[in-house]
Amino acid sequence: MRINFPDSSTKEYDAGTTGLEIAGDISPGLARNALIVRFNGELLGLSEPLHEDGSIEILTFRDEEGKKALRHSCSHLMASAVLKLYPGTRFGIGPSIDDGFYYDFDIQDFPGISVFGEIADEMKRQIKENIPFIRKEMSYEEAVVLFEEKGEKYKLELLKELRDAGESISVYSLGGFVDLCRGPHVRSTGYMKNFELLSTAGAYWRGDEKNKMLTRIYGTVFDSSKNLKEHLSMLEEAKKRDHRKLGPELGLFKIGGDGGPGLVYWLPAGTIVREELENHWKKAHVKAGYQLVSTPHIAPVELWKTSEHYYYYRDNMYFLNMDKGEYALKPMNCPGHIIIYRNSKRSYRELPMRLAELGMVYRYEKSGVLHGLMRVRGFTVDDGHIFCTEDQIVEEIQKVVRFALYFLKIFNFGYKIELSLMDPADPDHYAGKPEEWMKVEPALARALDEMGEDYRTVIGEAAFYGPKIDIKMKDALGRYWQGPTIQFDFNIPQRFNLTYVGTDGQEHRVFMVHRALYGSVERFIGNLIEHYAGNLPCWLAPHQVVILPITKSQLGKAEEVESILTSSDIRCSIDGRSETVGYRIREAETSKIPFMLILGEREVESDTVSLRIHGSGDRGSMKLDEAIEIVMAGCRRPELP
RNA sequence: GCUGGCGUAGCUCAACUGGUAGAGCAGCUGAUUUGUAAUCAGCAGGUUAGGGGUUCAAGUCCCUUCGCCAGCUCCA
Repeated sequence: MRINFPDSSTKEYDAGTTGLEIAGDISPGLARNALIVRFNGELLGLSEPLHEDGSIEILTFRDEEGKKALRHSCSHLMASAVLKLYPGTRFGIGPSIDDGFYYDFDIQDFPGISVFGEIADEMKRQIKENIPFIRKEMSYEEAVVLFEEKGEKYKLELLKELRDAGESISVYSLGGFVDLCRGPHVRSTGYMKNFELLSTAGAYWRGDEKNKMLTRIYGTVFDSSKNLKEHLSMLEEAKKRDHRKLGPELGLFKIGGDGGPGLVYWLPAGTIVREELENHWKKAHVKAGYQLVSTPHIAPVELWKTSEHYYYYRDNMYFLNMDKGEYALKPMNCPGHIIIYRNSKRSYRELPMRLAELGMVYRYEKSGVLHGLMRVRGFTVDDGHIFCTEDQIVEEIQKVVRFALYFLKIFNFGYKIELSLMDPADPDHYAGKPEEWMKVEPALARALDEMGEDYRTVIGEAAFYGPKIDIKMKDALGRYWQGPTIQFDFNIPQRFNLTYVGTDGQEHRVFMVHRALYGSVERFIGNLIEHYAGNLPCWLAPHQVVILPITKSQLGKAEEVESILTSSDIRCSIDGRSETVGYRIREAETSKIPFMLILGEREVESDTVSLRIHGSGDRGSMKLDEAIEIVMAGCRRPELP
């Protein structure tokens, strides 16, 4: 049979040759690293004999599919160990996830994390035995008999679904553990030496809270102990950077408790961070052609009915009953901006009209989902709404994408872009006319293409009211977060009958885009804290400079320096307490103040100052002017776009 | 919301099977005038998250409410 390789070379093999043999033929190294193969688009195990001509790709841990196969395999291994230790266990599902895998078990009286050691030991034992995964295809009826015998009610449920979907049935056995599974898997347990069991949690069968809660065990596995260690230390580092710990420590904010769950109280230092971010945002928006507006926190329920939020978002809204009418706290800013757009008859000459507001919104979130600044009940959306004509769509989208990337660049975030389109199989799910979708979806793709940006298209992920572009931002630990989002809306312009008068004197339906760049100011600050491990860029630092006179006799000079810096808009203070210099430096370091200026007798005499920079230590003495120049340059706000 | 875990001073943590709530840091007062990550001494700080119960006796055991954490579902 003739086999094609990704580099478009071709080679002849005997029918029945396996993927592993082909990998070995290319190089012993590849055979060692190979996990699975992709043959004619289908993922297969390495030991499966190939019988026809086709193209092959040998997949290793570096390939997403290879990584998934290893992790998924490890979930089987863990399940096999659990079965050995807890024979009555029933099995749910055990997929690979972003950074590892999990398996859901129905175990009677599971003691919890304390038995991870035993499970891990059993896994290691099975790894040493190097037990092979054995794949078997069978009919639905055979599979039903097999799993009924074992009392695997969850598997039987899955089986029925597979049958209804007309899928073929395959099972994999690993020693005594037999699982319904499409595969593929790595060849044997010997591949999974570098695993770690991480945590346990409850999870409902099929994610439905009406179902029984199963015990979920999370773990991860890597191709090398080095990579495993790196990952585990990243998790440690993430814990250290947790904004819920750093934020209160640095005096930035307090959340919840007496103040109410999910509600943020910004302390003075945190308020400075917020104001800096918001001021920069406002200036940048004005420069980018937005008009700033401001809308009330509450609005009559009628407005939310027209916008339809009342019907599909009611469970997340707070209501107020006053006077004769009912009001709701705004969960979104759009209706407010609509009121402003509709305030007068609009002409094409006014378009594109870009309205922007840092609008505080309130959403009732279930208590269990609250999480630091990332998930709260009151937050500030850096909202913007663009009203434009069809011809302006591509250019406006490009402007917004560029603008969003500008904000990510300021903070050195990486990013990836996702374009979410409608599901053509389910057209009734969506608001707006099909022809509007037909116009806008290709325009979004074209906007990104023309900019040369890479993006992933996700079919069926569009909001019901329109397609969207989501930018995921990548932080210093390589984690992705929800970042800027740009969403078309066909629903609101229709519901509110938003129009403009065109050159032809006729009224036309306006196109509308929602966009948020920080997303939520609160969440964004949470991201910044973790991204920078609390060492915010100097322009955001609540306290930028502390001046440390060594003795009281330098106080006069210290005040002189302070007034120079203060008049240049630098946030600084003098720490003249009668503590040792070491003590005061330590305190400045732990509170992450970027610059320390130390003044002793020597410095005062020579009109110099000793500069110390947070994290990098003593910079020695220098002319006062020079030090001030360094501080001012360090604290300079980012250039506007 | 659901399942599980947790809740002791502003923070980090002690208090054996129920038997007088205790330290370090931070705070305050005083001494010290200091040269690049912790000077010394003293003082103060608590209805052990709130409520109820069992007991001669509850931080500890039971019930309940609240809050926090992990996960599920959802999401900016």
